[in-house]
Amino acid sequence: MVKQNPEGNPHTPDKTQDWNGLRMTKQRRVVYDILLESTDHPTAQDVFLQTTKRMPGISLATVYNCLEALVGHELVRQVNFDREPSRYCPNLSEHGHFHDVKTGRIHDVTFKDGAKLTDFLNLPEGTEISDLEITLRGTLPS
Amino acid sequence: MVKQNPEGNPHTPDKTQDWNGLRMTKQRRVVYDILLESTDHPTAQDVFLQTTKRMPGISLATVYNCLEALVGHELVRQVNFDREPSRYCPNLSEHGHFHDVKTGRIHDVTFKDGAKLTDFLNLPEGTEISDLEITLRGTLPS
DNA sequence: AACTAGAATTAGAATTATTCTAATTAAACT
DNA sequence: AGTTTAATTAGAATAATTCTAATTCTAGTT
Ligand SMILES: [Mn+2]
Ligand SMILES: [Mn+2]
Ligand SMILES: [Zn+2]
Ligand SMILES: [Zn+2]
Repeated sequence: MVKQNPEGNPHTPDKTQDWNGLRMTKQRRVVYDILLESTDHPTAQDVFLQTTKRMPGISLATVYNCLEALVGHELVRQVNFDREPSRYCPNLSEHGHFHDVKTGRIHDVTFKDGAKLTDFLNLPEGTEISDLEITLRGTLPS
Repeated sequence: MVKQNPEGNPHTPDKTQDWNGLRMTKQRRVVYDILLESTDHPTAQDVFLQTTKRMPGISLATVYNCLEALVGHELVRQVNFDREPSRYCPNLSEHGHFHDVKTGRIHDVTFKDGAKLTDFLNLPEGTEISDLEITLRGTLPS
């Protein structure tokens, strides 16, 4: 049974937030915060470098564990480009990724609303899509 | 200067075929043939197992080298699913990949013709797309 | 406040796909 | 045939990620 902390006692952690069932530890909190503040889809290594500033002594293994936990509980998303190290994305709305080869930056790309994928792809009637991934490479207008 | 082999001398190799500038060695030929015959997007390991039947003694390093050469010369395509081992695809026409989670098989998915990606994605005016990747996961109708 | 059981963190070892190295072999050209 | 260049090979190296086993923390209970 989870305590509700109604008096706001500063020594009992806040459980009002919904972390999709994930226990939000100090380390996970830091990793999560860094991802929420990030805009460039950082790698585990990138995240580790940031966390280490706010929480010296945190281990790389823990950063990997935290990222796995956050992904598993759908608080962040894991994004892969070819065989490069995985990147992590705090944007939970459905979107694709554009890799700008000029700048090296990765940008979120939203889908036009009303646009259905079935208008675009030849899929057998009755196909169930559980997951969609769209990745683009190119250059943005300068 | 490349000899043209007009007399069909069996000791001089055939240079009439266009391999996109790639010298087609015995090993590359075998790897390429296996990919052309394949229908399931095999991994390097899969390809190695096949090649080894037709050409015992071929090394895994060579299979990797051949695959890299074939990809580099755009005779086959490298396909990645998350962090799984790379797979290779002989289908050069523009298409996406559907990973059927029931069977584990990977199927090619063609785009409806006339459908433009710009109708589907919110991209800034003037964006240059050099490469597009679409990956789906789900189940096909049984 | 101590007690306990489960979960999280940690350092470092292990794993695995892939790439690199250096030696050998094969092909192409003169 | 001789020379040059590229390809193949076995095995070592690499690098991202996962695993292991020990320790520490947390939440719930007495
Ligand atoms: Mn970065
Ligand atoms: Mn296979
Ligand atoms: Zn994103
Ligand atoms: Zn394909």
